[in-house]
Amino acid sequence: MPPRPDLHPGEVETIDLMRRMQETVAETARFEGSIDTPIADLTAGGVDQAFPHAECIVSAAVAERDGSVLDDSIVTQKPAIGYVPGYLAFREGPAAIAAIGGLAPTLDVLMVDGNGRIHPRQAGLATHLGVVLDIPTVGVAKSLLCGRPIEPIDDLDTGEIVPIYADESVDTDSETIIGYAVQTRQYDATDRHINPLFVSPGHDLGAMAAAELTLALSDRYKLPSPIRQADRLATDQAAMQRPKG
DNA sequence: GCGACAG
DNA sequence: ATCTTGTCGC
Repeated sequence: MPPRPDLHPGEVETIDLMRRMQETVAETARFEGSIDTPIADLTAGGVDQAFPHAECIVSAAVAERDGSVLDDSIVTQKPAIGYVPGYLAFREGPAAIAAIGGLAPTLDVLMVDGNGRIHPRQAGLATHLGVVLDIPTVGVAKSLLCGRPIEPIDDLDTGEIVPIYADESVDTDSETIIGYAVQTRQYDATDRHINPLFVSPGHDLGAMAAAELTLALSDRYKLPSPIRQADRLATDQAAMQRPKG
């Protein structure tokens, strides 16, 4: 399907209009399929945001291939709205789209810091970006916004995944697997634990493909490399733009 | 009304 | 997200 500039998250006036746009985004999104390109040949993007202060948002995007950065892009904008749970795309989306637009390579897939299908209307930031840009996207969140793990996720081993089912707060059938808790890294035998990531399909791929890709792109760190690189760029840039140090 | 709530 | 010290593990 084609890109949908008409669903760009910028300049949407009210929460009610945002909610309606998300419903269209969810209807347009495709939560199935997989990435066929071998991991070594895959051009994977990552995008993340940081905030020097309340009136400024920094978005960084990177393109990676087989572990090395091909290109990066950083933009600074003013957020259109404050943080509202469930409407992150309207706060961080415009800056993210601008940053991704600054990348020269064509992305085979984009890893996003936030949810995809794990969202009340199945239209998280990753889904919104995927539909607007028409590229496969994966949502990677550090905490669970909605849905329910089918079993405890307290101390999973590296590589383990646990299905996340829709709950009453999600606009789909309760038996639908909307994502996975993914343990990309774990301490061996100790009293210390690392929490899993909450991975969901953004667009043009299924939940299992999203989880497998996240594991494949995560080596020695908790976050998949493209997101980790983007996070580092955004955080550093925000620190430089911040008053004081 | 109260608590929950991606970043 | 950002504000912050120490602490644990590899």
